[in-house]
Amino acid sequence: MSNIRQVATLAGVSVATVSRALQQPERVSPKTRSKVMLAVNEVGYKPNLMAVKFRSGKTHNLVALVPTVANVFFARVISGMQIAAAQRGYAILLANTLGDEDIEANYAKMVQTSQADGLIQLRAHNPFDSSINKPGELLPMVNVCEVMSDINCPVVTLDNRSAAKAMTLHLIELGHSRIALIKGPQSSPLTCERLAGYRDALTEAGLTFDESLLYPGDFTLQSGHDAASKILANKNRPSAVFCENDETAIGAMQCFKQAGLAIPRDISVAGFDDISFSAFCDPPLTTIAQPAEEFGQSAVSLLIDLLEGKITKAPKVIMPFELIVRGSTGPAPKGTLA
Amino acid sequence: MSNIRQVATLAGVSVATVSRALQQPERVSPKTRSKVMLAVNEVGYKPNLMAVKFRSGKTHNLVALVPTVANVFFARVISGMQIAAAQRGYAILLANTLGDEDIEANYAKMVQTSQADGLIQLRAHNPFDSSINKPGELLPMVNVCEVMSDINCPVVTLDNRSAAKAMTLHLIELGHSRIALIKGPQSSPLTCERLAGYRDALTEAGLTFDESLLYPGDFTLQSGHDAASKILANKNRPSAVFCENDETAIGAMQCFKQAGLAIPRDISVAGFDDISFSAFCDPPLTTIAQPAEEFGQSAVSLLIDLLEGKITKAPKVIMPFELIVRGSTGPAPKGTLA
DNA sequence: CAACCAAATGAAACCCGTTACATTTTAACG
DNA sequence: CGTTAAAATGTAACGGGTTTCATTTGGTTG
Repeated sequence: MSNIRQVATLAGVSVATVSRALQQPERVSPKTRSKVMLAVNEVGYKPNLMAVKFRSGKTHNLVALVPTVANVFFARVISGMQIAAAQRGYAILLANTLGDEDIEANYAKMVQTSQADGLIQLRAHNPFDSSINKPGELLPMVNVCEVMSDINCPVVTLDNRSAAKAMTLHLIELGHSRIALIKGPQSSPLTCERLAGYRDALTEAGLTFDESLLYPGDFTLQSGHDAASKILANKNRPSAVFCENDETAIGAMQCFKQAGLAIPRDISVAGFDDISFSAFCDPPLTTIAQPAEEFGQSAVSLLIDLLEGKITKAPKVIMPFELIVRGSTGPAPKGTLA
Repeated sequence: MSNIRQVATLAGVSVATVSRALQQPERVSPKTRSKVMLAVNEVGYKPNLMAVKFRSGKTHNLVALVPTVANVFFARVISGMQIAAAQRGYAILLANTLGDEDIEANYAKMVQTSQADGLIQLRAHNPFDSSINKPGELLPMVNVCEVMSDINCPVVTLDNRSAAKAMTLHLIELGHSRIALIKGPQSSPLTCERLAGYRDALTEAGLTFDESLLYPGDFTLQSGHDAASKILANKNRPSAVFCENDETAIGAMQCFKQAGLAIPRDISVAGFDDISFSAFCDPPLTTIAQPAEEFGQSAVSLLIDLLEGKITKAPKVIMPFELIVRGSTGPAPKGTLA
């Protein structure tokens, strides 16, 4: 690999001049500039940006901590992060953590060892070890989707509670009074928020909250299927199921259909996220649309602002949601209540 | 940020000793080691790995050029890359190129400017500019899925032609003689390989190849839906549709069902990839399973071997495929042939 | 106790850009 | 033509590790 000194020698100038010719062409005379350019092309010089980054102390790398890229919604968020990062001259180091805290910590360490400037995560968990603590200063981190209660950290999210409430009210307005909820991973505050919204709606409508209508899930297709089969086994079967994400809903729908139920005639199913597949299910899924790509973009933008000292407070950006009513929800069946 | 000199001063030793105490503890006396460790903890020293990488000339970063992370199959491949990279101490710089050659070139430049050691791509296209050409030497690149004809480059793929042939034969065995093919992006050699396999099967079975049964697609749900509506408009409608990926198949199935057709009674649909959603469609999709995660792992492993000089030839790794027969394909309807 | 070898440690070069500061060249004007 | 300011260019330090080579320390042996 050629370096700047070879170029300087070949062009018969100093390294400083070469550097200037490349960085601030107006600072060198046209004659010198062309001499330098000639030499650059001759040896095929490409500056070693590792040296630049090392020197400047800025890597222009951002770590993205994602539980699993296989999740379609997360993939959309990542896509948004990518685009915003590229626009501002940053690269995304993707960390597929699979929920493993060791892996998380390993990637977080990249920030502490100057391999990355900051970190974006889709989980509510502080991945840094204590050594990074600077009281009063914000961590070089932004949260997406999940809000952390214990740490003051910029966050881009949506009002999950209101969204879940809106969806539940939609089901109630259709006449459903026994509405099951298939939850997300226990560790996720999101799950609680959506549960809270679900309860809000029940309360507002004067319906009783029945703990036995809550089913565990983990945002996968399979977990939706499993929960659905438990729902089918419920003696006093609910007439509607609200799933905390679309994958779960799609998994649940399959189970119901296999059991011979018609959706939404026999049972209504609703999801959350509006992933691309939701519009292409049978029936198409009623869901809450989130601006996933914008989540990613906004988070990156916020993080870079933070890193570049443009913000010192931790903002909380709330993105809008939209209730998308499709064919998977319909009026409650008459007289099916036990 | 503390540096190694501060630690050395505090511990009362030289920087070389600190370095050794951390890298090769057995090379320093126990007494010194503990002095150093004490100092390290005292100032919270974390080595600047950017400096190390700069010095060593190895970044231990790999660029992954992906047309779109939103594609579920690609997401699985990325996941595999991640895992293998982490195991060998490398990080993945994710490049969501959206098919844009400028973006591609930009990320490829990271290799040429020493920001990454190598590159993995899911496309058949040389992203490097000419300046990297070293005749006789392999480029620091590995291809996944797509094979490049013009460049000698290690590749991890599967026998797409045989797989497409196997699927087409499956449909033929079910009695289908008019089988439509919804293709992938034109730019992708994959598309041609699968088309070739499809033709192979027709030829072998003595069926005529009908150009009017080929429909364009781009691997998205929507393109499958669009192609399906064109198929419905075909006066001499085929009784089976082979889609070059699962998204396309799922999109097509929805269109057929909306038009009142029953799958597979009225029309059979087959896909390719076996993404998670395929097992949860209605009906579950017959498809070709590819070991996506292994693709990613194998590619990373190959690239690292290449970078570390462990291989000098460009191997071609062919992964196995499996025909997964589910409910979306069935016997051809009797007497529907015009 | 001298001699010698191994182990431990230190000094300084090195990687490759950027940039502050110093110096030289050029241009302008009296 | 001399003076002066501005423009152009050069010199060298710097960033933070690793590593080579030299030196010191320690222990062993005759």
